[in-house]
Amino acid sequence: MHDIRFIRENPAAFDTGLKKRNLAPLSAELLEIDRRRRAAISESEAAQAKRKALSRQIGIAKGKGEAAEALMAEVAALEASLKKGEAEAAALDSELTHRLEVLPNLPFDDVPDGTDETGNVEIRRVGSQRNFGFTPKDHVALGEATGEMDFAAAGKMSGARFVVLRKHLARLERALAQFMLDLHTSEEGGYTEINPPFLVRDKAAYGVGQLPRFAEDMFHTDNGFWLIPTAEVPLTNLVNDMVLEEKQLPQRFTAWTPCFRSEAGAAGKDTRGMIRQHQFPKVELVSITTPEQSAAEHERMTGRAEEVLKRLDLPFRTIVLCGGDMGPASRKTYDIEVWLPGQNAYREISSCSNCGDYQARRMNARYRPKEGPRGSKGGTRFVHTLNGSGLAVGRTLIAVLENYQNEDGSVTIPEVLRSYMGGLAAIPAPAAQ
RNA sequence: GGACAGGUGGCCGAGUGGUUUAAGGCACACGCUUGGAAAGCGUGCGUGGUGUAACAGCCACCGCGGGUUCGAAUCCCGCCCUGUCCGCCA
Repeated sequence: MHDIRFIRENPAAFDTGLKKRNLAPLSAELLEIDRRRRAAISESEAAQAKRKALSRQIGIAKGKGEAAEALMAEVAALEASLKKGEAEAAALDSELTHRLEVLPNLPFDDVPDGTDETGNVEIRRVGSQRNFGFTPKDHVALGEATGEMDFAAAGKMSGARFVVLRKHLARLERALAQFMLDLHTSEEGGYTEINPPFLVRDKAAYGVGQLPRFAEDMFHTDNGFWLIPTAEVPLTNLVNDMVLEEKQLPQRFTAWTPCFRSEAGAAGKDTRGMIRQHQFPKVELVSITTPEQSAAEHERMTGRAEEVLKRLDLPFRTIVLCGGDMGPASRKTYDIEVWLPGQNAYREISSCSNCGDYQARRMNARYRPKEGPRGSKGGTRFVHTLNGSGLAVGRTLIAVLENYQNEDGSVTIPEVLRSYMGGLAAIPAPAAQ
């Protein structure tokens, strides 16, 4: 959701931002709607003021026992133009809102230009790819060999794009999530652990920008709930319709939840294995900040997600998405991609976005500044919201399997996970199970 | 799921169709008073929109959305939420 006042005051900057999204300039068109809207509001309010004054006089006259027919006739004469004015103002106001709410957020100036993922820019590469000395298998081959990763069993009850994990792999997934949560909620991490609802109403999905745009990608229940496609939805909505004090910011939330995505449009992509599932676990990070804090918080959040991979000793690279590849709510997005030797490729394992005030405006999430610059009037400003995966747990499991595999099909457990695995040093080879 | 009772500003709370232009109190801010403080007194104190160079002014908002009316916090309808009781349930 965009601020029409910002567009009024910075039409060129607005159009420049749209251009980075590969969209045509719109400020002139939007400002013309705004001009008509404001004229209609002024007219309608003047008529309302007149009616209010007359109604009060009717009340006074009746109180004194005087006749009020003349006054009532005067109001009746106003009626038609009043209704028309109100309807016109409301129509123009909702037209403007509808136009503004479907537009994507404006990328920051330092976001690279581009129309698709080929425009993304790698900014760092951390860790070194292991030299195996044999041909590494992918996670499907590794997991199915022991029977601990069972797509057939899941298929029988739920169909494609689901998986059943058993025994060591089931526990490994839980271990990874625990490890991540413990890291993020440590003093160094600074996040507060949240256990949120997995079903939300329209309003919450609208607030983060999932609705109306991504209705098709979400599962919907027949009594009106949406299954969360990411914990970003409930975590960010924790501040929905709130006015926070500046000293309460930044607020940092983390949650381990299942995520549900129907992703009808992605059918055919990554059909093999656990890369793309209808249901997957993810540890999410969300920060609520002042506008001044958000850029630094974005770097910090990305760093905390990277820290998980560093401690797991998994090689990765971090890229900054170009204007054409970012999600609509974002002003700047870093993707972290983990090395998967079984696929011989880097694959996305985290996406960290600074959404500026885009979601806050939709959710009406504000704060009261201690001092200094205020909003147009009043004493509140919209907060900034950020979200990032820290990390996608299912894909982290894949990464551990593929990077820590041994030639016999056993998988070494990374040091930092062993305490979560009851001291287990390796998942045994299929032959040994 | 059913029945009943509720939802008013940061908080408490009055308000059953018209001087409500939301009383009063608490808290908070500033001032007066004081040796200093408390008390007392005075003033201020919501959000959004519109408007203005900036003020002023104007409009809307009493859980949310509709409706009735010249006029709605107040009456009617739908929904959300809270409380109590009942039912069901891990």
